Amino acid sequence: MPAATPAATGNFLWSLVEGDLVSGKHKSPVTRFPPEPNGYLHIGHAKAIYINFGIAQDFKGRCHLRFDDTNPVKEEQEFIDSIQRDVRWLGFDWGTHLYYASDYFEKLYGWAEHLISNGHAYIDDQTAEEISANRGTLTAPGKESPFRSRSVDENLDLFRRMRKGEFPNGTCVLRARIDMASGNINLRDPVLYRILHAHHPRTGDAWCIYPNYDFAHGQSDSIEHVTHSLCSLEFEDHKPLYNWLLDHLPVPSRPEQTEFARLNITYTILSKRHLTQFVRDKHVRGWDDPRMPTLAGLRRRGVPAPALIDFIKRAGVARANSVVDIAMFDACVREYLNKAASRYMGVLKPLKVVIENYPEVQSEELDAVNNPEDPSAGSRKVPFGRELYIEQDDFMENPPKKFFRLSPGTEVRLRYAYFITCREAVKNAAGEVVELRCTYDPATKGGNAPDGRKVKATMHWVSAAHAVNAEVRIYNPLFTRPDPGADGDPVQDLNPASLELVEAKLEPALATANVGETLQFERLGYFCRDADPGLVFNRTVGLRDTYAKTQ
RNA sequence: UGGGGGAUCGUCUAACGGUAGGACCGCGGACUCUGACUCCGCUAGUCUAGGUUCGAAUCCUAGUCCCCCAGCCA
Repeated sequence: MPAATPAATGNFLWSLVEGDLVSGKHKSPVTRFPPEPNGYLHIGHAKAIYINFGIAQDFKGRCHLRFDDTNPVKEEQEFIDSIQRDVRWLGFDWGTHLYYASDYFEKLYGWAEHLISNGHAYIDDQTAEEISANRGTLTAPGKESPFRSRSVDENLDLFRRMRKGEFPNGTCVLRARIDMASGNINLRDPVLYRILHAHHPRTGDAWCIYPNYDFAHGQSDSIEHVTHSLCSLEFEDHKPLYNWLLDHLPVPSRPEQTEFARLNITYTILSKRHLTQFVRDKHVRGWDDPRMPTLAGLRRRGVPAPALIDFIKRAGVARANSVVDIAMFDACVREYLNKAASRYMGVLKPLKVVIENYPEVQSEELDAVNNPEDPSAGSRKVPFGRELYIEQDDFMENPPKKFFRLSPGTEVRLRYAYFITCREAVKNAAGEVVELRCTYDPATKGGNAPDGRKVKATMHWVSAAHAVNAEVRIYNPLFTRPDPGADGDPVQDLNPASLELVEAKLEPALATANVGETLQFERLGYFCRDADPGLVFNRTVGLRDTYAKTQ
């Protein structure tokens, strides 16, 4: 009996593991996260990571990080490195349990000979096209290979010569001898080994034959004594083969595969093939482009790992295919950041304001609260002067009924500063408002009127003389529709306005912001300093804006 | 009339024969030196048709719709 099992989380995988512990089937769970190092991890992987590492954590077991590196033509060291970085960033730790399927190549090779020796596998000389043609269709059975009944000795000899490198790519393959008429196509004599004269990131040129997924995965699980092999739904049809191999090999343990639905999100593509394409064809600026759903991209955008995990939890784990609204993700990010992020003021679309009754040469420093949600965050000084910038959207010459902000003759509060009243809007030749002439009430210093009068709006601002310039990158959804690719190629659904660059004016404290720390620009959203040279901020997510919605 | 899965508010998800609940979205309202946050309220669901049962989202039968599989990818 396990000492203590955590409260049920309400999803079937946790219940499954808990049940196996309670029944005594296992003493503690062993799971694994098994990415192929052929790309960067994305938010879909975060779900698999959360499930596998989360179960290990909650039930006091362990989770292995295992690279499923059985296809050298697609895999690179860069991806091996980035995957480890990203899993750590999410807050998980595999301890000493870092493994590679390639660690088991010798063992797997031996098991392949074992299968051959028992008549359960054979070398097929058919071409890839012939194998495909003879596999049959979804409704028609396949045809047995003419090489299917070779002798054990001949098969063994051929397999050893495959390993020695006597044959070029594609000459022949090792196949399991199962059932060419099976309704499950994975059981129609699946290919187990293929010839690949390719350099492997870890084993180099030691091998020229490589096991495929099916021949590597279950056995690797068994070698590592994995108890629960949790994978996504599309592997469901592989389970009979997974079990067949465990049945026919002298494996050290008996792992059990269970499948869950992978994560889908509106306005998002989570197919490695397409993500690779976006990077390769420069539709984005790299794997860590903040518009990408990669963990590297989300991190660079300023999304905190705990918010990401929270989202994964809220989206839930089930066996039904679903598409989660990206709004739920945004909500998780905002909820976390509202508590955690320090507040600053920055103006994205500056409109000059001159306080006519404020002395030309004067300036002063005003106290501003760093985080109203967190008193321990303290306060800072913000410089104020005669010339300021406010947001263009905060002024309207002819305001509609519910517009609370600045317009000719109205009074508003500049946050932490003074009440100001707009006296005049100065226009250029084109008739555009380029400057506001205002007056301030010195008695309202700090933001409150001694006479108790109220204003309907409080606006952010920066002092023109003290402002620092910054490039702010505003990210919009990468796609124009919630189901990109539904009509074919997702490239045609790419949002041409997914990146907006603005030259912003920021309060001076922001000049020394830390790269990677997400901050709030009051009334605008959350922003994170980029590592690019100069002062560059990425918008993580905007604040909710119920006023904009009424427009 | 190949095999394997799945259907619960608009979207995710809970319920394990006993009051269909939560979150997100949306819509109201209160509060507010962020039109943010917070708080309160509202809207809204068991794929269909039968059956078993005192009682069905849950069990049975028959349908319907959706997803996955025909790589020497994973």
